[in-house]
Amino acid sequence: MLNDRARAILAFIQRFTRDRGFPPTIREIGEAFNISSTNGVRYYLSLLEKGGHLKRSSRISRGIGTTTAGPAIPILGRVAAGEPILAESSFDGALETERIFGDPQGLFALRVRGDSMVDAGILAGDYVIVRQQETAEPGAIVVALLGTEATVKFYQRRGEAIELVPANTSYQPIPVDEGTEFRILGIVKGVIRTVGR
Amino acid sequence: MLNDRARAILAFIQRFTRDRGFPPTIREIGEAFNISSTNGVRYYLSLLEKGGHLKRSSRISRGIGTTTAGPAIPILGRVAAGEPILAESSFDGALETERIFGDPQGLFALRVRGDSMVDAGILAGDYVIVRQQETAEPGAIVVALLGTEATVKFYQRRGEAIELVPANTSYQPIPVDEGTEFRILGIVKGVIRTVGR
DNA sequence: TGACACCGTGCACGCGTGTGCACTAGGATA
DNA sequence: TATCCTAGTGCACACGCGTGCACGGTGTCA
Repeated sequence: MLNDRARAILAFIQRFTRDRGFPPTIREIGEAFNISSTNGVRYYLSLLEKGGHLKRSSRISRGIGTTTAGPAIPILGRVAAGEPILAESSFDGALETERIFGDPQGLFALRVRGDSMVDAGILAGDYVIVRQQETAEPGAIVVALLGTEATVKFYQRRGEAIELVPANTSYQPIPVDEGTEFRILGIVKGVIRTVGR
Repeated sequence: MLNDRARAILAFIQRFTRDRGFPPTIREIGEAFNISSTNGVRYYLSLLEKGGHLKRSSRISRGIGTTTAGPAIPILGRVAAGEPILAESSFDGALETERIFGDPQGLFALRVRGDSMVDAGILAGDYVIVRQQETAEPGAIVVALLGTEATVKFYQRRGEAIELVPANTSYQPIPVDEGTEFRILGIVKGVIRTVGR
């Protein structure tokens, strides 16, 4: 449906918009693709617009809205039998990391190594979304620095003592005593995993 | 450092940019806030720019780059002992749903009910990210419609017969025989979970 | 070989928009 | 009382940038 050059131009617009914060002008696109005439570019823009990849606002400078910019993943509420699956009626919102995990300020992600948290549904290779903070409530899943190693564990108190408890019966809780170099890096707010290849 | 009105204007610019795909002009901002003079707006813009909330490109239409637009979640590679945790050096990319799960076209998310997949690290309340398709390889985790109910299970073949296998020893595999109304909605490509409140 | 899409070039026109300069009016400060 | 800072108003200017119109090479398909 779209040829390579149209696709490249779409990608250019998206990258430009992400990098600079505003869309390019027709002439800027032309410059990037060695199209000296504005109408050469307009040809592609109208193509892309017909294909639904862009939404242009006429007579407006840089009025190229990239619809594909944040094409969020729809969350389906009910899935009824006969209904076409991506029907409007079953939408339940959109999945945007920002909306789920809140303000990304102070958040970071970490790839999990090892299987010490499998019983909490955190597998090796998963990304944990972590809110950076130095303290934690008992029972929270924390990312902690033990010596030089970052580890993901339940944070527990046993009287005065702190314990890092794995969620895997074949591992032992790790007591944190005076001598240990220990620091909470943050608490786990979410998990993201890709499955299959 | 910033007063309420400046903050509101920043929020307006961000919302406008997200909704329309391009930033507002000075005059559009003025209209929204009943500031009839362009210089009234410019006063705030220069404030915001000094505060590092905006990056303006002079002499460019709609040249208001919202730096806070896509503050993606950084993925940390190594976490060393002494190092400040959000240091540039430990960055390993950014977490964008698009980059992780690929083209959102044909993707949807579904909230998981029940604990039939806990041993695969899929808990009740998790969102599964599903690529819409009608077929699946044996061994894949699929979302299938059984009668009127959508369910998440392993897809298996036993000879000619199809089986939907849960990942929880206290559940039995569900045989899919001729009579059953059965349809694959898609295959699970990922899992997203929020933990703690 | 004529017609018609595809992919451009070139240019003038004119609204869209950022910028500079001059002024104002209330409140805080000294 | 004089002097700033804050938060605007108003206007003219000039470049930024989309649009319309006309025209020109390539295919390719009947």
